[in-house]
Amino acid sequence: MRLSRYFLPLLKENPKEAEIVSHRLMLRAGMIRQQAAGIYSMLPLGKKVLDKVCNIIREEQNRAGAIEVLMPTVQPADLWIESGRYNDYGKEMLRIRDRQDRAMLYGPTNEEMITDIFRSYVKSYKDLPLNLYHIQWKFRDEVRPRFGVMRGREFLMKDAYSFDLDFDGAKAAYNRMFVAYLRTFERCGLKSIPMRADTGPIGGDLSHEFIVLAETGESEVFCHRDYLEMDVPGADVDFNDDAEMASIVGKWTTPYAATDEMHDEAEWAKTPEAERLSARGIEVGHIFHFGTKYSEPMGAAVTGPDGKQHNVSMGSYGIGPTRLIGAIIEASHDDNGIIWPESVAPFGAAIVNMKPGDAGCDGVSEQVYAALTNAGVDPLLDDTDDRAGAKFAAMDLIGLPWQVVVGPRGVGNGVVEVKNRRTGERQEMTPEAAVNMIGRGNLTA
RNA sequence: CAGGGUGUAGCUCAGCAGGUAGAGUACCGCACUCGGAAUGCGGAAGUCGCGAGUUCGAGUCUCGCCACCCUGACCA
Repeated sequence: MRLSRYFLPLLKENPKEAEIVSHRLMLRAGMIRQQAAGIYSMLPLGKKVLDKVCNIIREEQNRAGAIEVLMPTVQPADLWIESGRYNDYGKEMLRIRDRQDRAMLYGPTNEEMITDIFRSYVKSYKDLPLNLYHIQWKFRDEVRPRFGVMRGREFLMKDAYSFDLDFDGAKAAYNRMFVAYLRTFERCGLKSIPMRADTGPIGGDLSHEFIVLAETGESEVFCHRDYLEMDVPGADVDFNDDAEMASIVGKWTTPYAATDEMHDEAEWAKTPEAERLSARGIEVGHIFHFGTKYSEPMGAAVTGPDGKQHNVSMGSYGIGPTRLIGAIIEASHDDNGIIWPESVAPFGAAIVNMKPGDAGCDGVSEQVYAALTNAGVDPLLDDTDDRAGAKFAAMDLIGLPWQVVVGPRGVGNGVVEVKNRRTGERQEMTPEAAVNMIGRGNLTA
């Protein structure tokens, strides 16, 4: 992409409504535009990051055996009346009447609808386990939206729903999602820590929040330092191996970890003082087993091997991709702007042509641009005639992992300057070497 | 939802002894060809959130409404 033909509305000054870093930087980097309290448009740069995040989520859900569907944003109230939540949900639910005066709603979540889909088709235990997910916009009319996309009213959410014959099956399904989440957040460049979450009236221990550590986090968290060094399962992990899944989950749930709501001073005291880490965190995912809470009232049952009807045992697994973007920025930025992990960077590299119109600079810029494009890096070429300072500041702000600076000085000597956004390190090399280095993606950004 | 605050140019803000609106920046044009957001000159740009009221006259005072932000209780 050529910057001169792109749509990247950068803001030089901080919009006053934005308090926290991620909100400020997303506005300044031209990623989002607020349309109403808690409701945002995704501008091109934001959309690119969102797509990358969603693809990582999608790949890991698929790897773990979940199957993608897409349910609508607008739902009929009937299903919710059936589950009993139509009245319970309160003002957070955006209720709508259509032209026939039918009661509709903008979905805040999809348990009812997915249960309806399931019960309509699945009748046998042989079709289990089943895990269906979608990535769709949700609306919750929050009393107080804030922090930009971190706490919007309309937000994108990946929610998966598992269906199993019994608790053991549901637990295995839960474990698969648990491991998928570890991998997902790792791939987004985040250090996530699963923490026991409140299971409410359901009880049990099958509910975890995945928390990303960030100084600006919304909640206070307490955990063992060991989490910082734990290995995340590789891509070769076998999701069909229930024992292996259980063992990974076991490893990741043994050391102490809790948010302030679940914090237990007595348990915490058992962790040696030096091993304790108390910090702030951002919840980026939540997995939850809820058994027959919906399958029972809605009649989602299958015939078991015993020939009897069994209400399926369910769980739901959420990740907020829009919120995740905010969390990534909170966890990865400096005074000059965003520092994208390579996996979610909107463009793989910036090429800064210091002197558009100069035959030498134009030639080298185009050459590097073509080569990086061929290498699959998806570069952004700054071919505008802004002043140098403005160009550098803009590129630092949008935080692409690499900047290839093509200036008349270097071009005369047959070199370009490559800057690593994260480390700030700059080195001169030939254009070919630069393309090689970035194209191979062998430098950890 | 309770408490507090703010709405003036795209953005950040000034103007408040009531007299009909200003700066920086961004934008457009010309010159400048420039290595860290501050090159010069010129230009365009505002129903002063909306509606009433007081007044000869309201961005400025009064009342009502709306929007947005912050603090708290609640959530991916």
